[in-house]
Amino acid sequence: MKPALFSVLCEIKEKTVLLRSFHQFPGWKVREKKVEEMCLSIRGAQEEDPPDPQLMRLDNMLLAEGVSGPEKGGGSAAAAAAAAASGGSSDNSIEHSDYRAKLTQIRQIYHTELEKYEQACNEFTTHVMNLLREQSRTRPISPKEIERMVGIIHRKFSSIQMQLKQSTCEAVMILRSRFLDARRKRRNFSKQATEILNEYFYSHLSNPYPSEEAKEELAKKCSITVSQVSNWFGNKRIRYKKNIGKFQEEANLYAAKTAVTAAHAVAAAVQNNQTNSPTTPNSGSSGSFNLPNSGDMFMNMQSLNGDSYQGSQVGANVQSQVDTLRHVINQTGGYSDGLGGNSLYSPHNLNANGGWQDATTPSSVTSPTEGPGSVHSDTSN
DNA sequence: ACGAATGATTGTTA
DNA sequence: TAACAATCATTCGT
Repeated sequence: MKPALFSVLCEIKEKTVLLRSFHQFPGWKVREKKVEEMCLSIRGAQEEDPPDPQLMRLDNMLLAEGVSGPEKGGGSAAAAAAAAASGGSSDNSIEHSDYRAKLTQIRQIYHTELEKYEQACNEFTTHVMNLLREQSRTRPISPKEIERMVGIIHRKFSSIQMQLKQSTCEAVMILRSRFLDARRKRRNFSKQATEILNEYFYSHLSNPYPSEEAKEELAKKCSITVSQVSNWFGNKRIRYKKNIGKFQEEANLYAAKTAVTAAHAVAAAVQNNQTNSPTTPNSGSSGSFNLPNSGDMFMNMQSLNGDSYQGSQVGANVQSQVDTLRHVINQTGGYSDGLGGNSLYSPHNLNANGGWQDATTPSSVTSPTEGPGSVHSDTSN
């Protein structure tokens, strides 16, 4: 009936068909399902009379997708419109052009098929009319009968058209889900980007919730989008929490990595603090962290972090490095507790429910200030 | 080829 | 509304 369209459909649908065979699996509830639902609902209420909401829906959709656009027979205007409607920005233009190409293909097939049907309809009508005229010589034929025949023919053909529209809609939906789904063209982040993100994560292990500003900065550093940063942290938090043991090594790695800078920062901060309040006794042995003193250092940090930092940069650094040092110290030798209310062991600040204790909840010890990331900017929140 | 890792999406929840 | 949890689809290491 419409072999060309079907070949396109088959090409696009290969995977969908596969997916459909997984119908019985409980996890199967993907976008494909939406496609299917839509198609089913379309099929469900098919042959109706003039107004037919389903037909209108189909027409609207085809129009919206630029398939049954203003002009017949190809044309790039509709494609451009479709692209503009769906994408907007012209980044991954390769994928987009591919998408557009397919859409154009579908549209062309749709129009040629539609035209063919119309033509066939007309031909068939005239043919029947001729037959009737011939018959009218042998028997009386009322105009009513002619009208009825024509009506039947038109209904038949319009139902065929309906099917064509359904198939086209289906093809477009599948095309969309195939090309516009970012999961299908996922790329891993660069090594450096992952490095940066991991560094932030493990040095903020007690509260790995970067503020909006911090996210922006990370995004800039990693050349990814803010939402990608959000995704990354969302995934990281959940996966870390789910299997802390698995991430232990990684945590150690990054903790050690930033330990030196942390120590430096802490030392600097302590020095800073000393200048402000000379009561603090020992300078924190710059370079490496000797455990006996570090406890005091943390105390200092905590109090310092609580209020007095003006040099925002330093304050932020200190807070962020505290976690790192904690981790390192924890790894090196126990140092069981006494400085945080919360256990120092790997599930750092994971509470009983398995969540990171919220910065908003007034916890026993950790400074009730907002997340570390937001320190370095004025922000009202 | 296979399983683990990983980025993205979706639905739910507080 | 952001975070979580589950899941998908791709990539990567073997």
